[in-house]
Amino acid sequence: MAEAQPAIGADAVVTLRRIALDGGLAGETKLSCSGLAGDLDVSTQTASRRLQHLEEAGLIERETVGDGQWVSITDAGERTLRREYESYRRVFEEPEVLELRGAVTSGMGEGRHYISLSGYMAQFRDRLGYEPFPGTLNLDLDTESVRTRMGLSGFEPIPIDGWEDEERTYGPAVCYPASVTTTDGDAYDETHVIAPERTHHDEDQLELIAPVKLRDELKLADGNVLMVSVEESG
Amino acid sequence: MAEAQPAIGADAVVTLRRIALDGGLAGETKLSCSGLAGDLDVSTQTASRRLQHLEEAGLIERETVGDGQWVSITDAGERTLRREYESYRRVFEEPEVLELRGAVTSGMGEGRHYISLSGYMAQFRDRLGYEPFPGTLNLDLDTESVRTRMGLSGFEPIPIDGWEDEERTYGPAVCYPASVTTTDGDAYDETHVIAPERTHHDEDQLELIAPVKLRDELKLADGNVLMVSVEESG
DNA sequence: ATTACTAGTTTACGAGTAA
DNA sequence: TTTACTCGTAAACTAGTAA
Repeated sequence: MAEAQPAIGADAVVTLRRIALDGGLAGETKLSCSGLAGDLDVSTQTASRRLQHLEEAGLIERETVGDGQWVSITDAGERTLRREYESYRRVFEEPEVLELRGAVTSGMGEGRHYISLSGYMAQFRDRLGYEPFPGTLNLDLDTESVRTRMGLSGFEPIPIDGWEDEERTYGPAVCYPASVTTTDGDAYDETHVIAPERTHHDEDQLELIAPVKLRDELKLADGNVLMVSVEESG
Repeated sequence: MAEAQPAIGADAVVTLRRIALDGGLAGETKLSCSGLAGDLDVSTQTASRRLQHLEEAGLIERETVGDGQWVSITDAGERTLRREYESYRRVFEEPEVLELRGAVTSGMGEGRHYISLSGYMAQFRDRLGYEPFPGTLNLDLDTESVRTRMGLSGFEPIPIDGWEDEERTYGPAVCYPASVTTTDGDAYDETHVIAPERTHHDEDQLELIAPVKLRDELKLADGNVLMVSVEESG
């Protein structure tokens, strides 16, 4: 689940990248199997087969002509390449946005109680700009995201102060602006990650609040995978 | 020749990237074959074998312990990943440096004559800051670099004016600061790409000038591959 | 729980060739 | 010259098992 839906082999992606480097992203580019084969260091037969497979997978479109073929990369192909690129970016670059991935889970329903407390709700209205739906959407982060999440410590949080009433004290919390996207491409942008101020930041659970009930808004069921893009606030 | 020396398969690189995402670049990271297998969507046996191959190729170091193994990525492994990353950067990002690759060729020796003409030489001294060795180092660019080279049109060149004497006119030229690196890792930084001002910019030949004879300085022979990093001047 | 070996199967490959 | 087929081989995979 951590690796995005490949459905195609690594060799196919390498071939696709090669086409992109030859100009297949900008539009059609003229290729020959032998030239491609030379670049990829494989036989012309393999180059031919690779192109066929990419076409069958809907990652390229092409038109063969007498002395070669015109190849262009489809939107799906570009998305495939961009996923690869983002993956390497995560390896080498310090991100200004953190991309987390997790599966919707029922959580323990305790979020609803705390969110709706007036001591918190007033701060949400002031500092987040909306009154959140009285409940949190909980995600089970995958192992990579648990690690990525640690990068949150480098972000400037929106503080939510703790307070106390006659019976007990309520601890401070932090929020980070975020947007979420489903695997179907549906998105909701005005959400916040919320977490206790003092957390080990090694959690595999992520809690989200939003002005609407995300579970209904995005038609989510337990187990649905959600991408969460956490931005630097400010 | 266009694709860098892989020597390892695309699947191996994907596995290496997965280890990097799990923290194998920063230092040792704790892995298990089953966890890795889940991330890569392959069997645990394949994960085990992939790790063996990466170790044999010198791209990772590891120590197996009772409940898994500690894996770290070697310098060679990091270089491999960075090459992949740069490759995707070339696909998606507008580069501020152009990376060209070509093989040393004898050229036609006409460079020597023009370079040493006083009308040009004075401008080199003023605008490049040195008196170039009276000759050019000529490279045969590979097909990818021929395309990349077109990006030079987006760069601000150092202009070299044309002039005329009693016999004929000498055309204007443009220079771009560059540094060169051999496949052995030897480098020379104070060089310039030089080209006629009016060029089709679709050339497969690249001419370099430098204060020294690069062919001797870098112990170059015809056919040796040279990386040329062309920077935005200014 | 691990890692990794052996065995059997599937997949990918290059050579040769046709269109 | 191209692209892409068939065919025999080589490589990579999964399943089962041992340590």
